[in-house]
Amino acid sequence: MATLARPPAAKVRGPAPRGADPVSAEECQPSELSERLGRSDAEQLARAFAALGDPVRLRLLHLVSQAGEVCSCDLAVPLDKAQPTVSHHTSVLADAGLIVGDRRGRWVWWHVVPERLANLRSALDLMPIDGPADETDL
Amino acid sequence: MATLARPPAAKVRGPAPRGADPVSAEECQPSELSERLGRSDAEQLARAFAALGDPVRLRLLHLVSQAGEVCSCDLAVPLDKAQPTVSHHTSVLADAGLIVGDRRGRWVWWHVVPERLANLRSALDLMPIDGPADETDL
DNA sequence: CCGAGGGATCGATCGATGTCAATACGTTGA
DNA sequence: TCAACGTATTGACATCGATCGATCCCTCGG
Repeated sequence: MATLARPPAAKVRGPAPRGADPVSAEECQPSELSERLGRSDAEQLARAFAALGDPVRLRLLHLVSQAGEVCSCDLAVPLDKAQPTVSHHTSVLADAGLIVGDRRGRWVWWHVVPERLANLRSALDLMPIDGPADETDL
Repeated sequence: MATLARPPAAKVRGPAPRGADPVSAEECQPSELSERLGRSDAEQLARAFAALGDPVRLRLLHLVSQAGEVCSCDLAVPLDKAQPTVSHHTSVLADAGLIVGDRRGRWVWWHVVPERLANLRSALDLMPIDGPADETDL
């Protein structure tokens, strides 16, 4: 048996002696992630971040947020992408809850969902040292 | 040419004309992305968000941020992944500038880079209605 | 009704990516 | 120096995802 296979253990914060994680999982709702990041929450968050993990979608979202509301027909040109591609990207963003589409006649107008973005931001807030003062260390 | 192929145009904010944005900047960390999202900035940001677009990496980052510092050897078990997989994920996160590794002896200790997370957060802050007044027209 | 046009879906292609066994590399302790 | 151990790399496999032409669906104008 390893007498001292483990390193001296982290010295910054608590020991974090995880054992197994037999939490039945799937019980964590997309509500507020508590201190632990459950597998379901991680998947949910990962889908949202993955939706942002594409330069075309990032620019698309930026266009929509800048204009407040944008018609699909006005996205193909600035994004320099074919219509099915634009439709695909809007679908991905909408599926992630980042934008919603409003159909008026034959056109679809998209606008962002600030709550969703705030949700992602709070997730990022959870990542850095969750203590009070953090940055300004550079 | 279309006499009126365009919809009534957005009523919230002004038009959304395109325009190339050849900002030849491979690095956008020091520059607070201005109002427009250049293609280079979008690619850079997308890489960072894509790094977060995986549940395993999200939980890994969370573990590191919670403990302040985590040894690679302590990641495989809670993540339930093989050692090469963990190494791959840490590499992706490090490549995105989200974590940095400190080698002490045979162990590598990882800790987050708060600045990078703040960078992503500011990018999200740019996405919602950046204007002064919220439109609440719906 | 029917034609025109915007948008979603289908199908195909091709590159990116997650995963892990096997293996190479680097450090430690004897 | 050598064996042990943690980590990185390689290679292979499977899957996902971005892209776009072709096509279908829906709505509107006439």
